[in-house]
Amino acid sequence: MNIYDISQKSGVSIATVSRVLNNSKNVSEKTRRKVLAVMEEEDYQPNAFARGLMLNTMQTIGLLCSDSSDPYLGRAISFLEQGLRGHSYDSLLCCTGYDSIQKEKCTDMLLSRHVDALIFIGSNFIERTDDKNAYLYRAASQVPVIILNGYLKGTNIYSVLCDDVEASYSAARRFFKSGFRHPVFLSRSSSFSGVRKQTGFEKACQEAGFPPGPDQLLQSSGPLKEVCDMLARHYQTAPFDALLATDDELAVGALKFAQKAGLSVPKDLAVVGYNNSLLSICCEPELTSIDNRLEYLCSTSVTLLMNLMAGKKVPEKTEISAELVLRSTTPEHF
Amino acid sequence: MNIYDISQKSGVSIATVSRVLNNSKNVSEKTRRKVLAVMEEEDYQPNAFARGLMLNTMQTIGLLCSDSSDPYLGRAISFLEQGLRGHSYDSLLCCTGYDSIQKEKCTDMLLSRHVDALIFIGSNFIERTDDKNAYLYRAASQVPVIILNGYLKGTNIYSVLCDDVEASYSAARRFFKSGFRHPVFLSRSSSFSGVRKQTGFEKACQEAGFPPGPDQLLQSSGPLKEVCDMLARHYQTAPFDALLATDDELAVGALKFAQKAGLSVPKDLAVVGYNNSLLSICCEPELTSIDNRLEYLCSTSVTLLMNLMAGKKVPEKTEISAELVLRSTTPEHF
DNA sequence: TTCAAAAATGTAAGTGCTTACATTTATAAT
DNA sequence: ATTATAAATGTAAGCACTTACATTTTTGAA
Repeated sequence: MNIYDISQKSGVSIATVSRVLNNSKNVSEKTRRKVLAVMEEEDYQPNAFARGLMLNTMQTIGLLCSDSSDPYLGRAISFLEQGLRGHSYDSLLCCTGYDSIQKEKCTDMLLSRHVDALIFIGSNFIERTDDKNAYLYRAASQVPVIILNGYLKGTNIYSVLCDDVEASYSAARRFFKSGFRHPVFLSRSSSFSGVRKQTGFEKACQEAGFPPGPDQLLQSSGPLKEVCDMLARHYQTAPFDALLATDDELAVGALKFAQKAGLSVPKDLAVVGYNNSLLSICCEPELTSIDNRLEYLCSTSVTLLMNLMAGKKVPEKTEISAELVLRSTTPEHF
Repeated sequence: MNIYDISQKSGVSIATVSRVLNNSKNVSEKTRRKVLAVMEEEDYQPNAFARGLMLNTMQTIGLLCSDSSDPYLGRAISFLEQGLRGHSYDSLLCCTGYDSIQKEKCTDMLLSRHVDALIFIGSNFIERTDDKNAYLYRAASQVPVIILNGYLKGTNIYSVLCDDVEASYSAARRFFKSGFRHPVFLSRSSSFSGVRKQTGFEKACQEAGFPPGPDQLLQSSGPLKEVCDMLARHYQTAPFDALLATDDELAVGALKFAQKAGLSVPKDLAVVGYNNSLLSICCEPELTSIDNRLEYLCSTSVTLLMNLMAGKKVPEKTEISAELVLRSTTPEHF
């Protein structure tokens, strides 16, 4: 069943059918109704390929994330996908993994499908060396590019991110205000957002007169047990009394460590997580966590993209402030 | 840059270029290399639309899930997406939400894009009344349909699911073997897989001589706190000593309840969760959980789909056995 | 060397749609 | 009634590919 069949059955030319399909105004109300009726009757669906071939668009946005099994990214996908559909855009998803070759391949795949724009979800699409980001620049030369939680300078690249520097800074400051003197920063690896979080942490330490050395900047990306063990080893040589983690899972690792070491939380060890995920209310004690307002981040991205594609001018960088959600791993009046 | 340009630059006809593009065998090695070289040089990407128009396929599988922010579904998406890409299929994702109209709309959208097959992720795509499943039958009349974690009889519908009946049965039996006499079953709502899990649970109770009444079959779909409160209320009137939950989050709710009620886990209350998710090792004590081997479920689905599309005969229903992962919420020798 | 069969290549007709341009029909001002 | 103008419709040429069929070239046995 194609446009020609419809035109036959409704006794008009295919051009008129096409016009009805595209809500063109040069169609009389009478014929429009007639054609629409035939379409309804025949359960006609226009061929998306033929359409895309002419219009060079298929109302599709390419979504890239490293791994949707990361709950944070899974949530982002859901928010974005629903938001886009609200504007009648569909989304083509790629879980690239963490390999930079795959990131590039997926980008090319999406571009070869003529997506109308690309949204890179997560800071780990930004590599530290700028030449490795060539694929992002290349993509941006073809379609608008949005980076969620990462900032990259470049034409046609737009960033929507959480003010992680400020959020970490503020959390670390509270440590000092509450009397903790030996806070540590625990991150997974130095990703773009990891670095920003660290910057805020360091700034607060500096201001409080405790400039952080390497002993205060810990890393572990392994499973929970490994995080736990690493902290235990570290605690032997350089004890700490507060910990800011770059995600809730790491923070839970710290909680596990505290329990094994017999430390009382938050008295002996205050812990602040990041993302305010489901984990933060499932662990024991419940975790104080920085909420970077993912849903708002996503809806902002969608709005920005729509404006962008409508030809409006939009800011290159949109920063959103986070929110600290207090629970039981920080003192009463934190 | 199109196929015509390439044919010009390499001094052959567009048919030959197309043959190279499609790995047709009737091309001499010499010309193939020449054409490939030109393509490389010009950074040529074939137009996916034109291709789809002719071939009526775009090497794309439609993926539907109710919500990728559910970690379980997020993981499934990731596994499937990667698996499919391994066979050079891309995936078009729809997070439908839980509304049945949206499920249908998304299905139609994917079909109008001529996806080569559909994978419905999760049992909640199967409604209890069969007429509400019409959209699934309709989809199956156009492309192969795979349902993950759900079974629906119908031509061109293939199911890949975990043997939840057996898994729940086995877990509940262990309760009795370990001396628990008042187990309860906690589920979110009576979804397809929820019902199966319940069936297994009931069977074990029956066999042990404790046929379960409504007091043993609890439901709560709200947030953690609500689950916790519901259990507390229930415990007043009908105390229980073991609990099987249909997912880890619910199980964590039970743990929270136990803690508040001063019950010792697993002595006073044994708890078994489902999905063996990250939660199960983050909570305290760590959760014994049924692992339904999602990764295997997904890879099986992908293989099945590839065989199916290659014209091979595949079973209508593939059942995979689950695995109980023992941790600290069940007795030593469970 | 010849010639039939096989392999390589080319020609041209689709695929289902959009749209510039041409043509017909309706509208309304003279 | 007669036009000029606007609105509605139709015609046909793309869009970037694939592929059946036709043609040319290569291969190797007689």
